[in-house]
Amino acid sequence: MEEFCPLEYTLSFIKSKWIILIIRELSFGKLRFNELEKKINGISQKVLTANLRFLEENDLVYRKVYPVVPPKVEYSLTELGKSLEPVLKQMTEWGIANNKNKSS
Amino acid sequence: MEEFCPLEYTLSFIKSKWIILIIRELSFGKLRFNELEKKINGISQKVLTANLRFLEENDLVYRKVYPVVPPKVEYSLTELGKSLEPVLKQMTEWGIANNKNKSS
DNA sequence: CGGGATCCGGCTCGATACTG
DNA sequence: CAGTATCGAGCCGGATCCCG
Repeated sequence: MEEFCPLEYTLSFIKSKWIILIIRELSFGKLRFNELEKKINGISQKVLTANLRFLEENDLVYRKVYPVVPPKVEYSLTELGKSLEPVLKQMTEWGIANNKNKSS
Repeated sequence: MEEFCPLEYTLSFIKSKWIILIIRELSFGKLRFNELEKKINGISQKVLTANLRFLEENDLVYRKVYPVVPPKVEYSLTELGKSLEPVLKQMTEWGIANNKNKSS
């Protein structure tokens, strides 16, 4: 029988680093597909799409489609998505605290 | 020119979920290779080895080899590794807070 | 503009066998 | 016990083309 493991549960949401980076960008406000693609360095359209789908399915991100031409889609964090911000903050703080390049 | 990004810096250490799970197990104390293999469900020996190497190279884990027969190797967290515990704790807390199975 | 569909190379990973 | 070596499958991700 499998016990519930909070850490593994959290990790199941944070499948890849892209998930984290997307959430970070969206934590500053809603963004369109193109904007996300530009802000997240190195992500391909395919991977961005897949990750956004995943985030949407897991209720971390809300996808709002405007029925206009040209198409317009906005992504924003759900409440659940926002609740991950303390985790990101903790990770960011660790990065700052342990950055070896800061005084070079 | 690339700016320093604390979040991406942290993510560069947390390459896979295995990294997190290994650190979690070692946060309870030093462990041998076999013990880690048993405690971390689903990890293969090869992947465990690779992740331990990575952790060692990045100074998150200390590898102590006892020159005995049969071989004995103990892994433990370095100070840097221990400093990641708040991140794990934050992730664990999120898992607890958002666990949908808890009252089923 | 925001994707979906497809092709395809590379790397990851699991399984197995072997070693000091 | 604690790995290394090898092989092979599978998935990930990039590039490209296409569509509403």
